[in-house]
Amino acid sequence: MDSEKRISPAVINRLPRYYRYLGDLLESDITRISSKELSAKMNITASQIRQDLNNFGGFGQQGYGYNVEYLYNEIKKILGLDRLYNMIVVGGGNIGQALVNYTNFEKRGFVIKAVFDTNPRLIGMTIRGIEVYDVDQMEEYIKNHNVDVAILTLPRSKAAKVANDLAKWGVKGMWNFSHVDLQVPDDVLVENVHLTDSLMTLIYKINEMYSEENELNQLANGLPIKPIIDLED
Amino acid sequence: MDSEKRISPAVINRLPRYYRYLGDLLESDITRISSKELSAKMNITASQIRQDLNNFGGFGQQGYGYNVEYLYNEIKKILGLDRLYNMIVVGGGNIGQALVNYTNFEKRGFVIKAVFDTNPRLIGMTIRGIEVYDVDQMEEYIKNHNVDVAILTLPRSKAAKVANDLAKWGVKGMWNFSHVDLQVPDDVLVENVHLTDSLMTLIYKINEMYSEENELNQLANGLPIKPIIDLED
DNA sequence: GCACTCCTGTTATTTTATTGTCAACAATAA
DNA sequence: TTATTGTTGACAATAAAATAACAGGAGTGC
Repeated sequence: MDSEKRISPAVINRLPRYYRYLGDLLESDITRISSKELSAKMNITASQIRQDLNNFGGFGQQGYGYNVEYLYNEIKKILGLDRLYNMIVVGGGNIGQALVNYTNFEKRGFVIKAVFDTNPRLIGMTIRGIEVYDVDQMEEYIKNHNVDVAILTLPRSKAAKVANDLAKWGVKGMWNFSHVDLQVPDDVLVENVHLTDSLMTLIYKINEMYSEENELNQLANGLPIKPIIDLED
Repeated sequence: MDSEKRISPAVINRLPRYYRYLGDLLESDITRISSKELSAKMNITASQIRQDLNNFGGFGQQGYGYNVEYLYNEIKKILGLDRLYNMIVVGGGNIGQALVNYTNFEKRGFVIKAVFDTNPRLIGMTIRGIEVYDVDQMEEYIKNHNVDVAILTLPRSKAAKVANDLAKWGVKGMWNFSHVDLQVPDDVLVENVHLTDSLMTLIYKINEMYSEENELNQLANGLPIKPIIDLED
């Protein structure tokens, strides 16, 4: 008896955005909001807002709308943001350091406890008070501390092995900034932040919008030309 | 006569991933690959691969598959990666600096030309040889240089105004790391990297997977309880 | 060169996601 | 009170995306 119907990934990905907008409303001392008003602010349909929220329960009231503070706190609970999470950074390079220095995570309950690297010049240093350890100490650290999430900010070449080790040692969440898709057991969750991919997508869209000339050429030349493939194998 | 049928966003978002995998194959000296083989590597269906690629033209050959180098270069062209792009970083804080120091972008043709900040201690310095200017100089800089993309790594509070200015001065692409959704004209493209949202999504998924206890509680308590709303307004 | 297999491009089907509609009921105004 | 308006939650209708099916050209082995 699988209790609850599965929530679609599309909805889950929108949740943090609802949470953000509700937080903004709360700061503006707005106590209630209708799906229609929110839809105008967020540029999505009111219908979708109601349907998204109804996946988790009926948080609104007919004729009233949604109470901002109540809904904010409900989404907070849904996202699991009502407790602290311990994180470690694996890879103390540029991005790893930047994330350690980015104090906003801590405000949300995401606490970076340690950094691991192989570079002897980094090991033993502290970044914003957080110590950098040798990766060789990682297994012991994880076994003695509760690590909820590992932030992977290391080179492509090393990411796969590290992810594998982390999974073996019991880390259940990986926030992956390495430019590879990690292969981990089913019970380990990976969220990718592929910066280069994101930038390429932007570039594609820019070119798509500003390419009337090219389109004319393409029309003139007719349909795409079949590839001439070098059959040497 | 709007020449070509629009490509769905889902497909566009997958393109960089295809590009990455083909690049890997190329490095491994693999000259040909079938949609079936690629589907096994990428964990998507062969059918989807064929359909995705066919949005842009028939790159394969029956009985042969796809020529890796040819397809790689075609996707490179589709993504517009066959030329250089000039970028500026607006906001020289942690993340801004990390992105400037991340040399991999340059290898792909994304060149950071300048950094802008308001902090007097940063202005005049160079990061990896790239100068940090006062934001007051930004308008002039943009008018005298070709800036394809602005990377926004500044606080929430300042992002909206800066994005507005950039759009006014003719920047057509914004890679937005600020934790707000920017409101820009239709001809300006924005790609968001909302790190906190991404992390929250990961946390949700971890909790979803590891919450059998909670599910039992929820079953015991029956359906969600209607909100008690404070009607004071 | 012929039979047989491989594998694409394309069309059909299924699944998932989004949007539109409306009955029911709360809030508000008369 | 009573009428009118606003708004949800449920569900129906579309639209979009993913998957499957398949016809037929190209490669392969004999």
